[in-house]
Amino acid sequence: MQITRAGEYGVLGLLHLARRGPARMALIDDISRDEEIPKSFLAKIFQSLVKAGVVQSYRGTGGGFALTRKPSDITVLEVIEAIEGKIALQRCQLEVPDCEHMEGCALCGLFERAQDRVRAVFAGTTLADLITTEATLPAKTRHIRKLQPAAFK
Amino acid sequence: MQITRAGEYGVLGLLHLARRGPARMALIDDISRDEEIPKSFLAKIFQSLVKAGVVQSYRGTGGGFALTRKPSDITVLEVIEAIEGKIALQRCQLEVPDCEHMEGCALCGLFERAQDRVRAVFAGTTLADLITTEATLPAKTRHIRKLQPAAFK
DNA sequence: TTGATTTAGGACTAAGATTGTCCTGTTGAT
DNA sequence: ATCAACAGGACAATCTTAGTCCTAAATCAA
Repeated sequence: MQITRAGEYGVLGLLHLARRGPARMALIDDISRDEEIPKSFLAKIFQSLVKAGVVQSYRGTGGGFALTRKPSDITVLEVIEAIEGKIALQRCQLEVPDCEHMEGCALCGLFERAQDRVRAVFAGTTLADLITTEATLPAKTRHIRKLQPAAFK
Repeated sequence: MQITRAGEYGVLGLLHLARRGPARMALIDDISRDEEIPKSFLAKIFQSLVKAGVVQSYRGTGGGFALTRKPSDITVLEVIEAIEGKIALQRCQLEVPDCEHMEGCALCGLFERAQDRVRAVFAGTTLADLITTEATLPAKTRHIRKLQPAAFK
């Protein structure tokens, strides 16, 4: 399963929240504008993140979304799998395997090993890690367009 | 990019050829029957493998396909990428990158690392390796349904 | 040389996934 | 009550996957 835009947008949205510092809220509207992600699509994605317990939502005036944990406690794997379901490099590896072959076949085993590597990379990277990396990149090449998103009103 | 059936079928088809031993030919018809792969789809897949130089085709009566190299010299990466194009875990990593962000962003870098791991796993596994692994699996769980494909006529 | 066999290649199609949009709730603050 | 903001479902456009089908080209054999 390829990492889709949904997963990518989810990570970008959370990075936006993480950059705001602890317990700061952001509106879907603001995140969507600053990160250039279609608003209604991002709203849908954040629903998954709320269900997964990565962010908490607050409705009504003064509401928005906030991280439930420190950025250093949120892995990219968790975020992506909350949005896309378990990463599966091939149909053998789906939660409900779609494979005519018996378990344990040589090719399925290979796919499994490759997939484990991918998951390990994502499991070993937190939102905080990404932010640290960003800081070491030349400004023009950063993923983030606005380092100072509009202040919480 | 997820490994599609085309890639999977390609590897299975080549494994079939590899199991026949050196310089033994097989017809699309036979491979397709023995491996339970739709014939016209497999034919299309093998066209890519011919172009990539992994197999050679012979037309006419007594024709078919044969490997151009030893199974131990053909990696799974080569096969899959011949069929599907370069493995790209995300649109940032496509041959023609489809990504609004500048090069070198933290998230794209992460995707690249994950992708490199996948490619390394596939690059480190040859058709011969898969056949060796098969032999260590209990017979009922093998990918292969017929260890003795119809003899070359 | 005629015909049977086998791959080559392009056009086409059905089904499913992705990437959204839109509308109607529901919740909370003032 | 009313406004602000998220929740959730239905819907739709586009793209990808997973094929099919048909005609052509190459090869061999009678």
